[in-house]
Amino acid sequence: MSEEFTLVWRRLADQRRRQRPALSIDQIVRTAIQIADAEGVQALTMRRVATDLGSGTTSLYRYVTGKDELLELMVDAVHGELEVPEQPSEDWRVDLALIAHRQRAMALRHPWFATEVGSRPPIGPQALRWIEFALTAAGGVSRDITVASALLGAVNNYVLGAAVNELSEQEAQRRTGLTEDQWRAVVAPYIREVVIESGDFPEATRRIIDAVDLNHDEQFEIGLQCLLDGIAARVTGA
Amino acid sequence: MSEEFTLVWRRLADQRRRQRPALSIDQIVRTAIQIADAEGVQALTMRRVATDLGSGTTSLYRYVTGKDELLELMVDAVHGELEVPEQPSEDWRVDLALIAHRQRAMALRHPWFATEVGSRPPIGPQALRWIEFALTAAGGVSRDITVASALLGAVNNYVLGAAVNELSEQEAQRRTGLTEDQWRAVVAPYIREVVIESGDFPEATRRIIDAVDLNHDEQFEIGLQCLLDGIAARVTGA
DNA sequence: TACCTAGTGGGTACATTGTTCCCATCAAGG
DNA sequence: CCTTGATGGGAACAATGTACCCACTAGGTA
Repeated sequence: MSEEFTLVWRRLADQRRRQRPALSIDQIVRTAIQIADAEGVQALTMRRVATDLGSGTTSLYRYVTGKDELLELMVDAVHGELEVPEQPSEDWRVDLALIAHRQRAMALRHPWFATEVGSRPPIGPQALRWIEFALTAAGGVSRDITVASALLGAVNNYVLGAAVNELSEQEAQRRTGLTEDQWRAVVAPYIREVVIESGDFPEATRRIIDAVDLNHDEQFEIGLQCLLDGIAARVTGA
Repeated sequence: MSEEFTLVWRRLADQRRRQRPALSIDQIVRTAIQIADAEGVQALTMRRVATDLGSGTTSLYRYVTGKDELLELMVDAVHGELEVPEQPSEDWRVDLALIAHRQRAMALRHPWFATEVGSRPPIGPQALRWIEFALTAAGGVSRDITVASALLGAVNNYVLGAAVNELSEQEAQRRTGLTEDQWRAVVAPYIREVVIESGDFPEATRRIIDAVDLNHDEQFEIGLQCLLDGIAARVTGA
């Protein structure tokens, strides 16, 4: 693999037209995304994709070199859902918030995305399209592209981490095959005993008992506003 | 699985003493972590763990219900590396920074952690130990535990996302079996042609050509300080 | 028109994995 | 000494990714 390795995106470009193709890469990627969204990456098998497309399993290998490449294409494809405004507003803060919210929504729509992007740097055409817009928006923060890029990266980090954390419980349920109720019925007593009743974790106990339970949206918004505040301070200050 | 499902942590507790056990859960988990650290999760197979331990493959199932549970134990085990100070300092900002840095260092030491935690909420004993400290430190930010917890969560999001993003390139190399040099030799020309020479992505081009290349540490620090600034503003303001 | 060639679909088969089943072994208690 | 239950681990199976191979077909060529 190390010798003749080429990026998918290269091969997509000089893809000669095929004679009466029965499938298309787009179709395959779309089907794969549907499966992974609905049933988790663990349910994403080549046979399954083929079955859903009504084709033979190994026919897929005419379009995609393997499952790995399929996942790479999926990661880029969902970037295509990120709608890019014609131009950034005049308020960088509004723009960065919009970027954060759209990225988060996308990551939550595709629960496999946040983990899969962890080994697939998004450099496909759709990702580039989005990055270009994000950098344009970040240009409103600072004319210094180094600063702008670093701060955009910070927002990106926050959004991705928030998605990973938010999804972890849901994905744990999927992995174990438990419903949300069953999950709670297993975890709650454990937490009560080990955390609360043991007395070993007073702060965690306080957190569980006294804290208002913010939903994920509120929680996300608080952190995001903090980060944007910090960015604002750094920019106006310098 | 849905009927007789119990958390690992339960079973760890009422683990009856075994007669002349040849292995131990700790030993198995440690070995698994070593393999995953050195060669990636893809190299982590039950047979491999057994081989490294000089035992039969299926003997592992006397200690662990399956690979999934092993990964759960691994995720908790690495939390054990997070050294907890006897008590938080008087400066919450120092404490949160320390938390962020230690968590990041741990995530980078174990490249599989950030993605695996995405489907395994850390509720094991080692994770609880760390969370307790983190909440104590966050108590310095605000007496309101709801606020403190939300802001700590923001830091946590940022750190995790930073790790995922930072590791993505390295993990891509591992997945493709390319060295760092080979990887660059493949990606660089692609970026040059598609991003720079195409003229389609002026901001991205500016980013690549004009921006000073910050290393990951610097990049992390900038975002972290922004976030802490934002937290500080929110707390003193309110 | 007849034929050739390269691209295409897809079945078969194999290696690798997680995991279940089963049996031999062995420590400890009666 | 014998019984019992726990333990190590081999054999075997199901699921999966994928290489290999063959049949078929469209479109150009003689």
